Amino acid sequence: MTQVESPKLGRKRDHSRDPEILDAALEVLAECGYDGMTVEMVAARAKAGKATLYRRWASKNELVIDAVACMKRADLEHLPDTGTLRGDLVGLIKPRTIEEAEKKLQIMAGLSSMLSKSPELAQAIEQAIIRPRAEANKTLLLRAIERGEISSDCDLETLSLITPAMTAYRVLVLQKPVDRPFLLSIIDGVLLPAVGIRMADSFERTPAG
Amino acid sequence: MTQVESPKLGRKRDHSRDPEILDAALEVLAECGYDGMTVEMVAARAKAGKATLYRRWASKNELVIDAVACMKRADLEHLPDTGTLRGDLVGLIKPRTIEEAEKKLQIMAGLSSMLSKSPELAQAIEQAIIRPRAEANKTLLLRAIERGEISSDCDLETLSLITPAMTAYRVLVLQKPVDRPFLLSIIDGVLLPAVGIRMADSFERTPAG
DNA sequence: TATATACGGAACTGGCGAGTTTCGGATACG
DNA sequence: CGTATCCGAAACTCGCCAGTTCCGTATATA
Repeated sequence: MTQVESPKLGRKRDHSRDPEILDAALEVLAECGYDGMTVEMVAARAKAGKATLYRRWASKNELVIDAVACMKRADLEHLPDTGTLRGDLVGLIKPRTIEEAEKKLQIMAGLSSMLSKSPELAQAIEQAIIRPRAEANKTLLLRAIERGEISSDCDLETLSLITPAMTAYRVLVLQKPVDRPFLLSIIDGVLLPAVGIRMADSFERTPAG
Repeated sequence: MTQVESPKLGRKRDHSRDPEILDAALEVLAECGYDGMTVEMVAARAKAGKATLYRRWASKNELVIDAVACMKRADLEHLPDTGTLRGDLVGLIKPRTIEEAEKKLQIMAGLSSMLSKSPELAQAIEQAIIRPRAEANKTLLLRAIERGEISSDCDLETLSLITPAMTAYRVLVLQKPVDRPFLLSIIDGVLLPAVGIRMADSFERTPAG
């Protein structure tokens, strides 16, 4: 009916700035949480005007959803392949990966109050943060089964969630850092024993307490 | 110097209402989270006036801290003692316990945005929600070691956090219910295998996927 | 019975933040 | 070159909520 306006005249929107704004949103989100974040903070950090943000996203909620959805998948693209399950799992422990995971979890924490209120946001989080992590672990476990290193009876679904769950718990609940000793204690104290791999003796010992 | 007023005249404060108000606060907290909760909601649910609440607690923050700190410890007081680790762990799976744990986790989720802002609140949460759970598991594992059922080399600290961590992850992140099959998959698919207990065959099978 | 305080309820204050508008200036199109 | 739209910046509206105050009533002390 009413002609849909197709803006062809005038200055064009500079979409090259979108990523900077979304990154700024992610930073503020990680530091302040959803409720603590204000659109003005995001605009200030991106050196943009509030109006510029509202010209591109209809609301704070849509801005946040887009920011989460556009989050870099980063690492986890090409998984290590060392020939042993332990080698692969330990190979995942890299400063880059840890740092990335910790920031994602901070964002998760700040968003948790919104999970039940905004299903779209919950879905964006699921796809950007949660799924990739579990999939990576499941892939490594599947390889180990194919190699005959571990039994195919293993509960892959549950096992692949151990590291994400315990990492999230440590960051969000216990408020402790995710460091190498912690990750090794999961691998050597839980994951490998659970799939029936007993270490004769590891050169890299896990601290007892 | 200035005489500390000791109110002896007039109507006395009815402290028998404190628990109702704190319970109301916990309910609203579980439903709305810290930022979503208003003092007026709490007052309304407790059928009290806002002024009554502010006469007893100096601020919203102190009200919430007190509510969390006074949370019923419930269950977990007397742990099951069946003679086997699996029996003890499965014995912890009771509708009451599950329901209680799920509500506590909802409250945790709503409070997560405050963890970094209010250390006192963080401490109250730690003592009321987190510690009891891990302690219960550790006790059961220690008993199993004393019985000689499992090795004393086990990483008790890490093992006792598996169930709390995976339960929290399931509720807060995956938004799935904590039911009996899920808890059994942790016990039989992770915990028992990790401590070296292989089930010959269980009458109560854990679903594969 | 008089007084001081608690009660539930409701009105009020003050600050903060989402979203809108306005401004002077920049930029793409015709 | 004129115009429509963009830009960053800042002022503005509007609603919400923490916290306060006031009201009429209830209750404990003296």
